[in-house]
Amino acid sequence: MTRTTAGNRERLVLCAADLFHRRGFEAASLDELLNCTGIARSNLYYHFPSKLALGQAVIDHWLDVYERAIVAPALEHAGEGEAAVIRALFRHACTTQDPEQGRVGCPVSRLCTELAEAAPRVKEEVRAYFVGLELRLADAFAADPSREEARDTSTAEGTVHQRARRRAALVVAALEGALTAAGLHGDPRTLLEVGDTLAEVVAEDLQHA
Amino acid sequence: MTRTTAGNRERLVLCAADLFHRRGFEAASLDELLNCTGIARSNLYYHFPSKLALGQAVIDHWLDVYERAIVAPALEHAGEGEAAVIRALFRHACTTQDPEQGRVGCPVSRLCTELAEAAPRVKEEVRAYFVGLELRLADAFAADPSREEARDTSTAEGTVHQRARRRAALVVAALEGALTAAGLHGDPRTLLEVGDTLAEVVAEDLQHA
DNA sequence: GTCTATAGATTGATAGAC
DNA sequence: GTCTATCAATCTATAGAC
Repeated sequence: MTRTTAGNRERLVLCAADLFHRRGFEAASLDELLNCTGIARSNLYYHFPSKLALGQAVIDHWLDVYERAIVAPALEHAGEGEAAVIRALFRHACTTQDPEQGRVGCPVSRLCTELAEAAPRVKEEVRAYFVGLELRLADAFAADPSREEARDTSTAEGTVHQRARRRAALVVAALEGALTAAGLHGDPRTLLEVGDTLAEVVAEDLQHA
Repeated sequence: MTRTTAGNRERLVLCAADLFHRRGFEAASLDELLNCTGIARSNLYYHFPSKLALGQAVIDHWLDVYERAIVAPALEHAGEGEAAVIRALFRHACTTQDPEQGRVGCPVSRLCTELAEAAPRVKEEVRAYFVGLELRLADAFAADPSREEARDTSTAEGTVHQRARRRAALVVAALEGALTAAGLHGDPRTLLEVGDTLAEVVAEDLQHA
């Protein structure tokens, strides 16, 4: 039956996700992965044609986690205004960090950087996700009811969205950078501080722009 | 004479800096480094006891570049206000990117992440630099003459600097994240866009806070 | 689908002459 | 300080039985 296979494949991806995130893709050896899971060497090569292919599956896993644990929950606050979305984004990102286990920083970003050269397709996939993320955030920001310019009929709709798009790019950059900083400091609270500061600054800007 | 030695050592560090930044520390082999420089294997081990030690020297090199090419030039605009410093920071960071050669993103951050596990000392050194950077930026921000709160005598000096420190952490996070994003998109202009947006948002905030 | 055993290539590091 | 030659370990990937 395929039951055990699916189990093994999933176990490999989950364990590799953790391993690649902590040690890095190149530094992590398949030996360690195999010892950790108790799965035989050739069984890995039954499920994945190469280590690189495993890395691609792990990237998909992390993108899925990123979406479900950070982005989707944050966008549920879209109705509460731009600052609320920003705060939720950083607050949920905080929950993905685990300094005690050595899992800090952004796993998507780190793994993508390491796989980019050998697998350009991975870089394109990640890039497409983040471009989409910026657009989704921009939509949410442009719909913020607390925005002054939204009530100003002299401001064209396109201009509003264009400015929202630029702020979305800023938010994504700050989020990625804060994840890096949290990893460097070994303290997830860095994310909360940066997120709150950004939310405050943007909120002030929106009220007076 | 030590002339040639110093030359070889420097050549090794410079070439390794480029190699480690593009390929990553683990993925880059000493063979490639040796072929690139034309230096013999054992000569490398005369100058550095291990690949890791070479990595540490490369980190110092990148920190030096970061300071001289990005931070120092930006802080020269301290007298022109917070927004000017922020814009200069991102503008100068832009010049460190070279998409054509595959040198994108923040070399300090990437290399530090890879070396962190094997060499905790490296992580501490990089962390200390960025903590210091945040303090220096906070000092510059707190001295911004265009700040409303600076003229408000009811606001304590400590509060002013504390808020400046939080914005400094935001700026550093945004800068690191923008470097990552620029690497992902293969376009240094991402840095300019994020930097300008941040400068605008902060400037608006300062005028009305 | 899963296993044991092994191939084949690469890598970081060392020995010793000059 | 620099070189050539080589070691020993590690790693990815494969072969073939069950």
